[in-house]
Amino acid sequence: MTAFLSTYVNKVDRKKRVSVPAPFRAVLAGSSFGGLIVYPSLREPAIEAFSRDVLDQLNNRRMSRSLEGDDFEQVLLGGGDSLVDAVMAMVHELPFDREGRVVIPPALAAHAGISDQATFVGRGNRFQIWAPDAFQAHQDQAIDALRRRVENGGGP
Amino acid sequence: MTAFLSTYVNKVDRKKRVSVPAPFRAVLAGSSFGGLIVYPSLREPAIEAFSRDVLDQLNNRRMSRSLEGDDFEQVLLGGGDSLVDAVMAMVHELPFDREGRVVIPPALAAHAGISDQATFVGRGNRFQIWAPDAFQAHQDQAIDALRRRVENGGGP
DNA sequence: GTTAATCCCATTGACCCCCATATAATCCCA
DNA sequence: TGGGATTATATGGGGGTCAATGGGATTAAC
Repeated sequence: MTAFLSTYVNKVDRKKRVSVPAPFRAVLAGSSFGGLIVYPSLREPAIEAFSRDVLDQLNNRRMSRSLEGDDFEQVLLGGGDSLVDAVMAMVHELPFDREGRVVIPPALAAHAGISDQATFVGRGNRFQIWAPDAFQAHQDQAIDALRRRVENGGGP
Repeated sequence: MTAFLSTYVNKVDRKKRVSVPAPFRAVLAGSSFGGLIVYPSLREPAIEAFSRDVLDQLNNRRMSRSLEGDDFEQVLLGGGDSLVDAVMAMVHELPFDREGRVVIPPALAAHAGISDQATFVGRGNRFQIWAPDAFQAHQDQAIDALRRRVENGGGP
């Protein structure tokens, strides 16, 4: 099962383009849409990214859930699931150019504090895009927490 | 069967390549991915290594947990599983070349103090990669501790 | 007509395929 | 059992390929 792994730092050029790491592109390759889906993380100064297929699955899942409950009202009029609604509204579709680059929308770049470099962070089923220094600080903290957990518990 | 056993010292060549011991490669052979997954040990100056399958299991467990409950938040917001998230970000995928060698990323080589030689240490379900002198010191100390324990009557 | 987007091509450098050699382990057969 | 032949492993290095990046040219938007 292909997953987004590891972290990569790539350059944002004068035209605001940035290469999506080739291993990530390989994971996305199965998708119907040649690009990625992004939206601003709600809990961190970062951009969440995943394939178009994941978004479709979310939609289908909510749809079938509503239909199972005979909740036609929700399907037709919306309402109820404000989280999914909100996400659907704030996502962007970023198409690849021929070389596998995307342009990060200004609002998202600002949210993540990205200017001339971007860190691509694998999270398994999805990935994130950070400003390098912000990610470094965040990751250092996460590793500290892990280390404390390991030293109290056991395991590697 | 297939466990990582014994220790081997191999050379790191001018191109930073190092042969993974053939017995270790044999253990990894069943995996879908021709290579290994590594990350810096949190408690020692060493590199932890294991098969890609182990990582997939970790990922699948979180995936199924979040999809079983109709809980989109897991996928959309990032699951709140900081352990899995942190691991996915800090691992590296090291593919074998045709001769069964890998290239150790500079950051990991620095973490373990590896320059021109690497010691591969079997740990059963995983293995480690050390700088030879650092491992020697670590092992001497571990054996000393064991010996004291035995001599004090407790047994291992 | 001006601005912005993206297609296309060029360059660089890293990675990996492929071949070659040495040493060690195993096999084979008299 | 002994000794040569064969195979496997570890190591070295050349060169082709691909990824990341930069910039010009063409198209689209308003």
